[in-house]
Amino acid sequence: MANSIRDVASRAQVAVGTVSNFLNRPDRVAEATRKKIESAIAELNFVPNASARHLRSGSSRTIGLLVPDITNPFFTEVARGAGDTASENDYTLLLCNSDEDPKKEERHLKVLIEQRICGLLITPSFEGLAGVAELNRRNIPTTFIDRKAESLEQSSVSMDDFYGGKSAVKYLASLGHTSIAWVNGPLSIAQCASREDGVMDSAKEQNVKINKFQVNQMRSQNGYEVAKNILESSSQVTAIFCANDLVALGVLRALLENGKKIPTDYALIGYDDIGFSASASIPLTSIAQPAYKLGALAAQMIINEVENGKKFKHEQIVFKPELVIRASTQALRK
Amino acid sequence: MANSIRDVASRAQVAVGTVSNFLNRPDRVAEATRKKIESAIAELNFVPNASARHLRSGSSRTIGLLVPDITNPFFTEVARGAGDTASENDYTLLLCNSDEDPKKEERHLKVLIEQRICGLLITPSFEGLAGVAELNRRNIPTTFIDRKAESLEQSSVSMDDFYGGKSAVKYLASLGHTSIAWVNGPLSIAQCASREDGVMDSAKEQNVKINKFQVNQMRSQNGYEVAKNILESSSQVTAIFCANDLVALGVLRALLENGKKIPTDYALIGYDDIGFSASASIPLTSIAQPAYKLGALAAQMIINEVENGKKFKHEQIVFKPELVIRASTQALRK
DNA sequence: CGCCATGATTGAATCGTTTCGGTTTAATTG
DNA sequence: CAATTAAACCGAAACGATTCAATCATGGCG
Repeated sequence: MANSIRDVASRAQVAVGTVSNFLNRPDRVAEATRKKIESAIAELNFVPNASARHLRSGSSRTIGLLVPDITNPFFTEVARGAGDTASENDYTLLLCNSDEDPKKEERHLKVLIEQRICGLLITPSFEGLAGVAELNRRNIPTTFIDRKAESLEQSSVSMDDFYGGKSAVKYLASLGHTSIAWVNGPLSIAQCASREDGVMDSAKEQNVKINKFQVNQMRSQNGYEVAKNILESSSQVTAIFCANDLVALGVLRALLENGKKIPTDYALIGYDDIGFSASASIPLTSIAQPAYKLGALAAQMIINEVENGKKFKHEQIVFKPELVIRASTQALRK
Repeated sequence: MANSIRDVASRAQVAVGTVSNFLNRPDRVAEATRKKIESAIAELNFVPNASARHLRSGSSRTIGLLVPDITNPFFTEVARGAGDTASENDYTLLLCNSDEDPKKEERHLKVLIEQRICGLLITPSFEGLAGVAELNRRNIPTTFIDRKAESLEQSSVSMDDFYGGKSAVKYLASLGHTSIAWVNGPLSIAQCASREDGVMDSAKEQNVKINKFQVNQMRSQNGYEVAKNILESSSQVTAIFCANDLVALGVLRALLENGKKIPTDYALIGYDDIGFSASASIPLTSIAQPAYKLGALAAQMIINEVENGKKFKHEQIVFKPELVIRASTQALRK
């Protein structure tokens, strides 16, 4: 049932080496033999064994993708982009989800090394750098996604979070808002920290007041809970900017439950522009990040690096996020 | 850099076979040699090569999971469940997303065969059965997810869609609704067909009237669009039941935009109970499906089948979905 | 017609493991 | 103390592909 290249060779009456050539450098085999081999393969239903291939050739054509939370639509899109690109280039994508658990991350990294992946795509968490060092020691090319590499020896595809934070506040200011609630995640997450820097920078420029709120995890439920604090806070906030859409959706629900009107009572902005934001009960204004493109480009870059070896030039690509205006924001009525 | 079992052996002063035993049947090697090997492995930073392992042993410890739409939170959860279970049992999960495109599905199946997966988890689409037949011919165990296997030679883990459709209508009837809009996806999808059967069956029992609506794809946008038809239809529908949550969320948005109140003007029920439903602006009543469990159990079953070979008994497991009541439904006010 | 260059084909060696029959060592027994 | 047995260990062969030096055909050219 499991046919080998040898079976094909003997059926087509050629040497195994020729079959291998047919598979890998078809131009080197003559038309006639090509035909013979083709039909032998078809008759035997032969499919090459990737493991044997990899073992002998030394290159695995498998790239690993390690994400912290596959449940977050942002990463789902990243994975889709990376998967499609890998597939188009005849690479296999091995998707691992660490659920933000360092133990799981460790285990996945081990598996990826066992599989001898030729490259790794990873969104490093704060603690996740130990495992990456291990990969480095083994000379496995690694590309960061959504986090800028600090070394020039390392590629990354990330977003300009400072710019994103800044442009949201700038936009709100242009609508006339002067007191804004800023709901951020843990500052230990690089993205959160940068967005906050952008927020504060713009606040100074535009002369608006920022009320900071914190959330431990960036999920909907956390937004729902923190909304109470915003409502109870004495300040007369007129706009709310959340560090991601999940949190914003949670805030939105809490506000509506409390009889608030969006965007009249509060303007609301999220971040990521996940699919659900456009179809929320009140479509959410958001800072869009091209997640699919991030994944696709990162995959393309790691493939280039794998294939071009030493002469590959590492790049740190930074995209600018884009403000997408929807129904959850409008000019402040005096 | 890439150390082999041979390097370990020579450094620990033992034979390669002994190192292999250490790796696979540690009980067979004496305490003293075990220690030597352990430290050799640590010093060399040795990690076994999965490809070589697989090639020689013949069994790959890789299971494939082919889903039609990884963007749908239902499948994301399935994948998470399957991935965790695989991981716990030292299997590797190869996740493939076909985006409901037969071409992509075909290509993924090819890759999975090249990888010589030891088992496949799949949610077969209407057309996707050709590829599965190919897997069968190669004696690769296959387990269906969210679709009952028609053959007793095949395992499956699925949901009782008839029951789900039925219980939603029954519940709405108990609230006093007698005219219900039923928004279904394509009947060519088995799940949709069964749910509709359940709906109609219950309608007859409870003596309520069903207005059928159709949607081509089961995404939020489609729900948003079909809502207009519901509003324009002459009948005095008081409740709306959608074949999945994404569609229901789209309907919800359209209704709110048109000034309708939920649940007073319309009661609304979805299906799947994805995470976003609980945190929608108006939390959605839904028919919950244990997606994570589905994936986890399917993975466990295929692992059992792989490991127990012939003496494995195929099972068709069917879960009953569960009604989860939230704010989007309430008793009809006369 | 012989010589060469070129292109096509061959097949043995190899990748890093597991497997398994054979050998060594140590302990037990009569 | 020789014989027996069991536990550890050894190491060559094999898994299915790729590689590459060597060989074979073919045709062009002087």
